[in-house]
Amino acid sequence: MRGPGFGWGRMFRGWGRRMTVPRREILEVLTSGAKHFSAEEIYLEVRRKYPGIGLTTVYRTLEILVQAGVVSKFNFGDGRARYEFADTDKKNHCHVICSNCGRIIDCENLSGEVDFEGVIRKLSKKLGFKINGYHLRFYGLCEECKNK
Amino acid sequence: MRGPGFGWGRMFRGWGRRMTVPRREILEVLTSGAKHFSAEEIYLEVRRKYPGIGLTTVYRTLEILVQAGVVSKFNFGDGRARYEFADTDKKNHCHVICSNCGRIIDCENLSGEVDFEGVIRKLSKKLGFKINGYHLRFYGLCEECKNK
DNA sequence: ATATTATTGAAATTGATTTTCATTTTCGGA
DNA sequence: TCCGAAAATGAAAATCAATTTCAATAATAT
Repeated sequence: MRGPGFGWGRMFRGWGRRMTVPRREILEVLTSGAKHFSAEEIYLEVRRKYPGIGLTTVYRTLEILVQAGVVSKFNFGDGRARYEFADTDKKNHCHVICSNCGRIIDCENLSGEVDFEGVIRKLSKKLGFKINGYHLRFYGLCEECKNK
Repeated sequence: MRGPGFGWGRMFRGWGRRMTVPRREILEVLTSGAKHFSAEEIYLEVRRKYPGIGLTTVYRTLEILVQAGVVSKFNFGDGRARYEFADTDKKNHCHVICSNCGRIIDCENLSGEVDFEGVIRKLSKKLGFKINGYHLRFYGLCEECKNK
């Protein structure tokens, strides 16, 4: 798991980009357990340790990281994008979203019960796509909301 | 399949709402094969037959229909919402999205190869959620884009 | 240490969507 | 059939997440 001290510099320079303090701080937040944070939430979190950061920089950095596949971006329908570190250990986990309060919960990787690879092979052949990823999400009411 | 002539009036009055020409025209477009249309695309299509329609009305009507479960709303990450008629025959079909050009294709209902109900029961029990829906989407390159 | 240039922060701008408000339309009741 | 209450409309105004612009700053190769 990449965390504090990881060679982010090498990663950026590998992309032909520079390592900067804002970028490092953003990655710190992303790898410190932040889940499904909006850009603004990430900004607010980073700002606590690095007050000079700009929201624009957060957006730009996130976009770079998404393009590079280091961060995953989700749209759950509430008007703002959600980001999370694309942790290899948790690759292809799914989400459960409460339709009422908007809470988002990670659930385990379902590869054990669903043959995604098989489905992907079938669809690829049938539709002519080269599929390289998938996303499964469930909607419903969370424990709190369903008891209201 | 609900289409031209269906008793939309009864449906709306059942919700305590009124049947209006704009609402009927929007439903006409939605039930005429329109897939993954944005609000603006629906507006442009409706306008061809009913030039006085307003974009605002399209948004409002779509929201009413989404809340009622008659229309499904998707966010595929391109900044605008997509809508489609929630056809019972096609319930829970999945989507395949081209990461390059943005093309969205319906794929068949995968209930035959994936035990969604079983997964839902397991997650419901484990997370305390009352899950009532799911959405599976695949990302990759479409036939055209992968050959570039 | 210096020069080049990538990157930054914040103001300005954009675009999808929502709110506001005067006007129009719907439809139940007489 | 007509009327009135109020739902619904269309378009201008407003909102908000995100992007662009630009002067200033920071990174880093030499």
